[in-house]
Amino acid sequence: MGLEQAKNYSCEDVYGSLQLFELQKPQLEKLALWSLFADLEGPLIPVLSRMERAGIEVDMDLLSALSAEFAEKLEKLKGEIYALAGEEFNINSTQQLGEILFEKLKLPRGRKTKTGYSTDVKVLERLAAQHELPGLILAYRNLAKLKSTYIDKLARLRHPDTGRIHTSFNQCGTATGRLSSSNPNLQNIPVRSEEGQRIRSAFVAAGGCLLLSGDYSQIDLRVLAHYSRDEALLEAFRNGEDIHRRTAAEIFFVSPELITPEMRRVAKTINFGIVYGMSSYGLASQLQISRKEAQTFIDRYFEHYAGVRKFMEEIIARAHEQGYVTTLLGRRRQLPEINSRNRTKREFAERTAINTPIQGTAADIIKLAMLRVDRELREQKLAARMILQIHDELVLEVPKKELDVTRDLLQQAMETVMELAVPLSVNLTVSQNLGKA
DNA sequence: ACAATGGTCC
DNA sequence: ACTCGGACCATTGTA
Repeated sequence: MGLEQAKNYSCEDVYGSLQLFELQKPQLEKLALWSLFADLEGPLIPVLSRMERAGIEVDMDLLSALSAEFAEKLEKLKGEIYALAGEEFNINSTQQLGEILFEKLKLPRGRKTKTGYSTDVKVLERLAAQHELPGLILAYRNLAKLKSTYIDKLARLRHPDTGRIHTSFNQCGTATGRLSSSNPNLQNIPVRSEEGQRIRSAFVAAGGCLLLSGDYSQIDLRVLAHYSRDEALLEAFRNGEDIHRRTAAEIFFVSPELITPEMRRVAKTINFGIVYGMSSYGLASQLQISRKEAQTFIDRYFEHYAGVRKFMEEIIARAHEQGYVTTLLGRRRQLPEINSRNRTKREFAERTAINTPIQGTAADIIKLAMLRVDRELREQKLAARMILQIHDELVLEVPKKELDVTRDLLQQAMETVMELAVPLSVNLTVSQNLGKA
């Protein structure tokens, strides 16, 4: 492209942006959204831009080795699957898989989908007790997913000049105010499985640097405590308690020391479910218990955290009146179906009315923290730089010499950026790579 | 090109 | 019949 063309093109972009600005400023002011833009979202733009351009280093040798290893294991699994099925078929096709499992092998069919048999992980796990094949399918899917979505995709997106991976952070794509990440999505890099951890290990710090990450502890539930001013929730966080353990103690009527891992797991599911506006039905299917048992847990939860119930009722009532909900910084989400006569639609909107102020406020908080971290890093002339945001977590690439000062800076910035009715708590991790070990 | 299904993260 | 909030992406199979 010639200079003349480049000039016209870029000036048109600038002019168009200015016109949009002048059009939208009064609209934002009318909705009391101007300061959200002027003080948060606007200033965040250059921060995100710097993060995108910084990118993150990936150990391509490790990634290639993983790719080869996974390919080999997949070939082997494929052979075993064909042998067990008695024929070759496309394992990736849910349709063909369903025919093998439920027609040829006559395994008991579970749920069905719009188009046929469901073959999702829940169904296959149940079937695994009766036949060898479903377990192999699960193993195959696990590896195939990691290989295609993460390993091979990352290799293709490595920038030829920087040798690093440069995601795109979308600032205005979500309904709640969260960021999203694409090409590649670096906000859903595997973390739970062991193979996932090996992929994470390929995300490494640059030479002479370490990765420093700070993640908010239970930010959603702390925001809920702030909104609801529920006494028990406030007390738990002010005392630095393990909130899932505390919830377990309350719903099982057992003292906290006697909580088993299983009881804690149930309580954790409930705590998450609460934030999502979960029903007894949802909890039952999640925990594989009866609806009645689920309802008992929920009843006990609200008995203990009575302020939470009140908050939920009030936020739903307000959503019905106003037709929208807002976050602590005034971010706003319209809920056009909140007064729908269709029960399913209306109830969905009601769950959204509960979840959005919580998730959205958490997003407000970490965005504010990003502004502060970026500003302080530059003010203090540090070479450390923010490279990732994963909803409740910030990842920095830090020269080893700057580690001590940056550690304090990050924790301080994240914990004090907003004052809630409960303290914000941040856990720091320093590592050579994003993996666990 | 698009819907359906399935799966990864917070 | 309902199935818990917010995202992105791969693959199959049909259009």
